[in-house]
Amino acid sequence: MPLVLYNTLTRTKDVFEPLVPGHVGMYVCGPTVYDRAHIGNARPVIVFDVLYRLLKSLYPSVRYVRNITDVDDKINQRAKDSGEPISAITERTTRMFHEDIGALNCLPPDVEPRATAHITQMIAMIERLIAKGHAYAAEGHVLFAVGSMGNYGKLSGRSSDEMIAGARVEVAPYKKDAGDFVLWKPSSPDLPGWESPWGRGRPGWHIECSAMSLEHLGETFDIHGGGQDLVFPHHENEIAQSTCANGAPFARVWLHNGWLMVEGEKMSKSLGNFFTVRDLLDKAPGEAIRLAMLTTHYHQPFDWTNDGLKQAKATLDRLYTALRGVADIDANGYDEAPIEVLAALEDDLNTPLAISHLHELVGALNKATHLEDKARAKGRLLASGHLLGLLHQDPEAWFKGGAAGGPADDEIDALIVARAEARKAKNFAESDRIRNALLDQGVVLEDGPSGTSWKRA
RNA sequence: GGCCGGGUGGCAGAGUGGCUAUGCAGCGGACUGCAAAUCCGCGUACGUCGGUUCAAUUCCGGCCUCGGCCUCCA
Repeated sequence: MPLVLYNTLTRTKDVFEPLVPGHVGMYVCGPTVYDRAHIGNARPVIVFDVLYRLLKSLYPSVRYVRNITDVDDKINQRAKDSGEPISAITERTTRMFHEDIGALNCLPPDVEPRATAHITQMIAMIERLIAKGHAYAAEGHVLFAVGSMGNYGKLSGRSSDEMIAGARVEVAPYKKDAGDFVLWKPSSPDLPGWESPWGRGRPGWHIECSAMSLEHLGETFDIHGGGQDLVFPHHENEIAQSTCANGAPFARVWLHNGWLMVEGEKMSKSLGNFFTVRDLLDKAPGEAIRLAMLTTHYHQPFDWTNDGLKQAKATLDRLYTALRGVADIDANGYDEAPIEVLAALEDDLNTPLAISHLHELVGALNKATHLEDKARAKGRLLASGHLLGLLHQDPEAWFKGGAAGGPADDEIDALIVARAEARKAKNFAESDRIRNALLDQGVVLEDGPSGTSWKRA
């Protein structure tokens, strides 16, 4: 099965072929580090992590670049409000981002470039744009001239006329065209700035991704991803900058994940439905958050609900229950994901369909009676989970790690021994008393053929 | 206003021109001291009105409806 991806540029599902056989380059827009990642920030990170895992399983060499935007007016504003130095804010927020994303079992990218480390490359690119007549300096600013580019607006499917007609903000007087956007702008002494041919200033938003993708992936590369809201203006402008500066095609395939809603409404601070990843990690395992996100196709809007999170947790309980039962069975030699799981992911990253196959695989595992069948089913389930970034934990850790508090592990084990004696003596009143007492403390006992196991609810 | 994407069984959520996923919830059964877990069985749903077709939830058109974007929000 060939890998097929929905390309925003062509508006169709296209068969994916790397530019250089066997090598894939992918750039995904990363966070602006001024605050904790919220749940909406997590979606593209998780989605493209699954794509990264899939690509790694299909091609010998994958280079995944995800930037850190550490120069931005929101960061400046935050520093002004709090009095904290900018570098302290960006470093701390970057660290927290890594922690949160790590808890969602996302692999680190191969390269994580920071915007402030690529100012030289940005300035060089802006100079090339001016030299080629695609940009002009005005009042300390440098602007990209959209009129100089023939097919500006192709990605987002809009014409220059439409954009000018739709402009609802006051057009800065130094702009030749209402659609022109900033490549470089002047900085006052209290703001971050770098010396440039146009005076001390700082980059516009879009130029960093053009400069960093060029530096780490070259002029033309395979995949560029991000949230759907970035299609316009961010990605449109990246295309304009890069193709005009480099004189070469830019990203070949554009992927965009859909917006995130919360309980059917747009997430916003004013509605009180705004969550950070950290907030959720305090009440649910990262793996459940990850699974919940993957139950909807990446291209669709995703509705984050408490119920969905509970279901994801229940699904993982079911999967880990099966794995716990075969913990001592060696699945070596069965480390390939079944064809149907691979086929689902290769069809434009159909994670909901892949997850449905996970359910079928766990059913097969539960029904298997022969050792060989169990080993095969276990291996296939684990390999499938690995592609999705799931089922990486030890089942015991999944069940016993749970919420803090409650009785200690050895306390529980002692009570299980006492209960076993009561059951042996047919003293079921006592055995049920012990089980209910533990249940009240959030510990669930399950009697099986090989003894009693427990988990934290 | 312009552009774009949706409307699937109680819920979540894939998919397909005829064979109608998957999970949760529900019902019945097996197993169990009782539970839990697990297994077996049970649900013909695709916004609306037309069209094309031997056959449409799936293709085409109108309508209703929900959501997103339209200069820096992932």
